[in-house]
Amino acid sequence: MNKRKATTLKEIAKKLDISISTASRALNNHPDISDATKEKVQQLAEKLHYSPNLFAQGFRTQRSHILGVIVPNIAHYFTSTILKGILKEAETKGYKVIVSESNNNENKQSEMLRTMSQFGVDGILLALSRKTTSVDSILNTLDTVPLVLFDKVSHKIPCTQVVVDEEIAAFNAIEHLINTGKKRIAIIKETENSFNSEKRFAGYLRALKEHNIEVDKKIILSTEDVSLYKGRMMTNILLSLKERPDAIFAITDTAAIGAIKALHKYNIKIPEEIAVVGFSNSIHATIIQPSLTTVDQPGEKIGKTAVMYLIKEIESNKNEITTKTVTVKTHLIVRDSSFKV
Amino acid sequence: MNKRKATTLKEIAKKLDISISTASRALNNHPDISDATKEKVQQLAEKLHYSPNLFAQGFRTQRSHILGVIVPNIAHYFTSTILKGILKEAETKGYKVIVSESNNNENKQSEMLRTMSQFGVDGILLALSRKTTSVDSILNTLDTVPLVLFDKVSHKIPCTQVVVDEEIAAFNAIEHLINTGKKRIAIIKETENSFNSEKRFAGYLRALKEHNIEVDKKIILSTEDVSLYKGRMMTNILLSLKERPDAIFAITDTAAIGAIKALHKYNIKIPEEIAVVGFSNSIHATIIQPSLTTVDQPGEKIGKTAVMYLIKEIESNKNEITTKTVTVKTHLIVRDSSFKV
DNA sequence: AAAACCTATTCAAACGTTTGCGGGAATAAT
DNA sequence: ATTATTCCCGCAAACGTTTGAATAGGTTTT
Repeated sequence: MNKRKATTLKEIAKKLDISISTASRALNNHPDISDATKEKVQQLAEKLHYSPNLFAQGFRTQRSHILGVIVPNIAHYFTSTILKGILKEAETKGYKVIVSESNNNENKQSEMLRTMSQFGVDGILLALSRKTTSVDSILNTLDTVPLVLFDKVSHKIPCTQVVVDEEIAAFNAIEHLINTGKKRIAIIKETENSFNSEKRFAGYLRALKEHNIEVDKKIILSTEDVSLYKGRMMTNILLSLKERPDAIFAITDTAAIGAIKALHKYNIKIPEEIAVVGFSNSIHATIIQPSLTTVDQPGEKIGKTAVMYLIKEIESNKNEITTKTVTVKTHLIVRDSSFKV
Repeated sequence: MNKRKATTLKEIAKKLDISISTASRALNNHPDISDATKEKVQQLAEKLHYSPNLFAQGFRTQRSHILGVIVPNIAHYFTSTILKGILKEAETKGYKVIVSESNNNENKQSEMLRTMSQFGVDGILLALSRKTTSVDSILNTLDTVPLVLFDKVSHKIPCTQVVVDEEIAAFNAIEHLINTGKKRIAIIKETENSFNSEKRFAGYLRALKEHNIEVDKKIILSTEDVSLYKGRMMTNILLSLKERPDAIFAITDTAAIGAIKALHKYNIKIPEEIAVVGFSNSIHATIIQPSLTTVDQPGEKIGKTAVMYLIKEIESNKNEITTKTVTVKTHLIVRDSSFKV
């Protein structure tokens, strides 16, 4: 690599026998510059493949045109879908995106927030790591650089948050089960302080209430991590009950798939005996047999809107923190695990 | 956000009544500086949460400590696994990573290479977009900035490349099938100029040859995109043959799953009647029934080694292009679709 | 004809860091 | 005592860009 040095403003200025400042202003379309010289400069710049030295520019303006993204796990399908949306929108708005994984480690998350802000990103997009207990570091970076939360959020942090209509989604899912004649609907959820899980649980409760179905705590199961394995274990528990449920709503697709596997083992007919509904519309949903009814979350849209709000906040350089929750709509995808045609 | 300005070298220097340059050198552990002052400076820097202005630094040194990554599709599981490795290794080496998606669009890929190099990344990691025909733009950026290819590579580009032992992996997969008694092994592969597919095909051929099995072109099927749908279609074709195969090797897990679905439809016993082997060890492999025998590609390791080589190239600022192919080992994971215990 | 006002341009400073060079003080060699 | 050497440190330039202020020339207003 011969690192042929890039053309600079100075060279352009010299060739056209004008000052560096006019060259700069001409390229930035400054009103003070005559159309004639603007034309000249822009043409020469084009010809010499001029592109501003991003460091000099960023150094001068303190704007990097870089967005930082921190997610718990990049290999999670839904997350990568969001990332897709983020990348796309950022690109069209002229921003680059640097991404980091917190691996659900709160300390690492704090560390990353710090290094990103001192790195000079213009804004940060953050999906909270599981069990983020101390929001101090986040509040800290919040008064250094604009930040918007998405997917995994917390109302303890005053900033704009982009989420999915978890409660309504869960409500619709449960109502769908009720409409297919199910009356005893179990739920596999996360333990307490998962924002998403609690919202979905609320939707579950509301649906039961509106349809006058009494809640039975025996079929409300909680677990630390809603994995495939835990999905199996939980349904094993459900199957051991005297009164088995006739449907299972798992807070997560992987848990739902675990449930299906457990039901398979006991040769229980899905959905006739027990229906299963998941949440996320993961890629597995159509792989598993029977195909899984689940809630589709528009990942790309989430990413896109998160970027939109972040950039809006960046470019209106008001120093006030806007705290606003944007909700993106989901929709239920009915497949064989809950209703066969 | 009050944008409380960061502490600068000047402030540290003033407080300690030394010059800016000594402060700088003290922090960079320059031999000219006495241990005493180094100590002083570093302590104060720590106390004031000093962190160098990355722009000024990058501006001065023309080093950004940013790596650029371009992949066809970030939501592809294997890709995101590689990314994981990249992020991890880059972080430990003190680099940030900006990522872009080419969406398998060659023009976009070129565009991204250009903007990344003019953006000032220190190096680029690239997984070629499908059907990259013109390598000109790549050769162009290659003499501006160090570049290493991974996963989707091309020998037309003189640079270090990190790949998987595709040929051996395929060979082992086929040999495994032969060892289980299969004699008529079909392959579902990609059409021509996919580097990966051709390598795997070569392994297939070699395995047959070494075991004195004649190749039958009727059971060698090619397709443009090895999707689930195409996997189904191809196996439908295979099932319509007078002489059906007794095993199917699909170049890709998704196609293998398509094959399994097709076999299910015709109630063909897997693996007794027809065995199936895939490639990639996607997350689906254990979801599908029967679980899929497949080749595990160590994504994280690929990402990690790619970063290692790239950084090595960056930091030894020899201006020569090193062209070297690093091969990462895979291993076959035998599951129910090829061999039941 | 002087004053006021545009218009198009240039000057020069500034952003924070790194680094070649020079120099003073202390120590060692002659 | 003089010279050479070593050890620390400061000076000042430089990187490329943006931008407030100044300026020159030209036009309009009084």
